[in-house]
Amino acid sequence: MITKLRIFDLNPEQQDAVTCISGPLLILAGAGTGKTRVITSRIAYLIEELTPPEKILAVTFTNKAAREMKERIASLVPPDAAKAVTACTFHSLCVRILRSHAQLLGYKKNFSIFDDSDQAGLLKKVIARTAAKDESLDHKVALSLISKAKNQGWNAPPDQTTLLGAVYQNYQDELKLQNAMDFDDLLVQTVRLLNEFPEAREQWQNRYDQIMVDEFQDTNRLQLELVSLLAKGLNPNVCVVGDDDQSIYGWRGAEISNILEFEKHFPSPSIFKLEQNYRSTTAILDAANRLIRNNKNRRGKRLWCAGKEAAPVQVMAMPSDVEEAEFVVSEIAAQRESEKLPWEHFAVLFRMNAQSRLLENELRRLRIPYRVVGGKSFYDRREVKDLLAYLSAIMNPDDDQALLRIINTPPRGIGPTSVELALSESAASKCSVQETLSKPEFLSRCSRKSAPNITSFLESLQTLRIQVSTPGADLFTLISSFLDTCGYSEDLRRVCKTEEEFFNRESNLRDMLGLIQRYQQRSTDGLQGFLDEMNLDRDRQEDEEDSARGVTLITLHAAKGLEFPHVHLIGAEEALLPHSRSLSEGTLDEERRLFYVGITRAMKTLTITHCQNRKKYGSTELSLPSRFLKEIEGTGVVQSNYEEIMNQPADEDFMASEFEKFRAKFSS
DNA sequence: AGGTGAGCATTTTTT
DNA sequence: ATGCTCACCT
Repeated sequence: MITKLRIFDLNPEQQDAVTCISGPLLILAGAGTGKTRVITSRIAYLIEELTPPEKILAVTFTNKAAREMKERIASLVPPDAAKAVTACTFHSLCVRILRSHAQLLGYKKNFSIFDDSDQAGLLKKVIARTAAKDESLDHKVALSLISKAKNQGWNAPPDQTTLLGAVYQNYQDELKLQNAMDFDDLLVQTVRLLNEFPEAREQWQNRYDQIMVDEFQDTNRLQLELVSLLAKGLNPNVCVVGDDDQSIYGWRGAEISNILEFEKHFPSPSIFKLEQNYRSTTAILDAANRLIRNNKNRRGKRLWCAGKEAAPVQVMAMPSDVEEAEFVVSEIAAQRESEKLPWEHFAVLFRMNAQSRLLENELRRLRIPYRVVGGKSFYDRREVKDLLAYLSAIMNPDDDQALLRIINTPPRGIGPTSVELALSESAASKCSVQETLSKPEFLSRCSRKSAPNITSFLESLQTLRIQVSTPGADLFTLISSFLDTCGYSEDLRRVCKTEEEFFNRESNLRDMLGLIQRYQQRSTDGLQGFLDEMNLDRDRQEDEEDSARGVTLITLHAAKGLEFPHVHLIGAEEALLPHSRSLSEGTLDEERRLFYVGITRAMKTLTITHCQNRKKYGSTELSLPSRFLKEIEGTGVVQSNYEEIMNQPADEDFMASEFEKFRAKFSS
């Protein structure tokens, strides 16, 4: 009954989408049209229409989206029903599937998951081993090629005679030897499992009656295939939600054709368009509509909103990037002062991370709080990685990468000579490094000095392994005392240059242990479960904290899905937006969509700036206004020039006078 | 084992 | 301008 009331709140198109519950369904949800609301309402509706909640699967891309979805479902349906719904990311869905059937693929079910740096480390090693003297291969290039190949669905290298092919093959073999998968493997192997093993496929097809996919325009080939494999019958209940106009991840494998040609993959679907926007003003939406209609391949949508009185979109020409930063920051300061707004209402959007620098300087100068979204992650910090490596080496003795990371951290007299020997022996005997190290024949072969060190190192790992595996063990205490006794904490202090650095790193470790403790309280999956979550959900902390307050500085990509009352979009110049690289790569449409995403983030006001001069890689270069600025021209968009405004008498233009005041106020 | 300097590239990012 | 990698040096 609760749901019936909620459905009454939806607009007619939303209602149509929510109540269409059988057969393939494509919901084209424009920016700010209440997409999440439709998805969650639909889940509530399904439950009300007697779909068992455990038969509902909702897949997202990010953990954040999955979490938000769970929360919103919980607010619509009874707690036990909400809990029974599966709302997770593609990758965590794959981990679930793989943990249940890994043996079929020749992996043990406690396989470990390699993150980017594990992957890079292994690949470097493999390249060094595989390449002949006169050959070389950049590991980053290899990484992206291998990833691309995997996402094309190639299980094995197409051509092993090339260096890349050989590296791919060896890399894959080595992963398997280490009982590990990289992020791409999670998808590749799941698809392989479901393709090759009918009983596994049937089991998982029967697991869900209703499948929903969020941000469908971002799915790649494999993700589409996974959805197809999980879909049951000829007329499967697959509901995908997305917006072709917001497809901005083509460069990392997203196939916009998945949504453009949805009918090809799921015949005769119901299709609904959500075009009523609840976020922005008419001026902003008109600009966005004018821009995006220049793209050829699209479903076609026109955003509109129930007439709100609208401030025009400002397009401002700036002499250089320095003034741009000054102007943007002082305008934000002025606006928040005159309208008494919190800093959180403001965001500055840009194409490249490097552009945040000048803004940060300016914000710091004026003591304005800000946060930069997408900096270095907590989990990239060395001490955090070390701790995770210790835990992984304990839980998965086959994880060579983890073991190698911590084998001599802190220094315990196991040098590169011993490691090298262990590596070659383990490769020869096809067993893990940890196992190799424990073999008497190995110990007798390595140096007299390191042998006892190795033995005692393995023993200490073994002791901790037994301790943490004891049901009800207090992981927090066990692990922190382990770090002390093995000398890690001491080493950390030694390595740090300043007391402050040590304090930071140590508190990172404490935070990490705190996470373990909290995990233990809410889950029964033990340390293995914790490691899975860490590997798949590295940003949990930052999301949870969300305490960072202030003006948001964010890239256009990272801004997708967010909204801010007042947005400044900076650097709307040729070669930057569209990026020069995209011109040579022929991805102008995607740049246009990126601009579109930026525009549609704004709720009340939007100011777009472009500079004549911009400092790039050291030297100043002349820039032209972005071609997209021509495309948004029309009613509700006003162009102005910073220098002209500044030269006008104060009463001529309200903006200019206000701006001057605040400029004077803040620069004194 | 660890530190230093030359050389080099430099869009966007999740899991 | 800057930061990162790799090679070479102490």
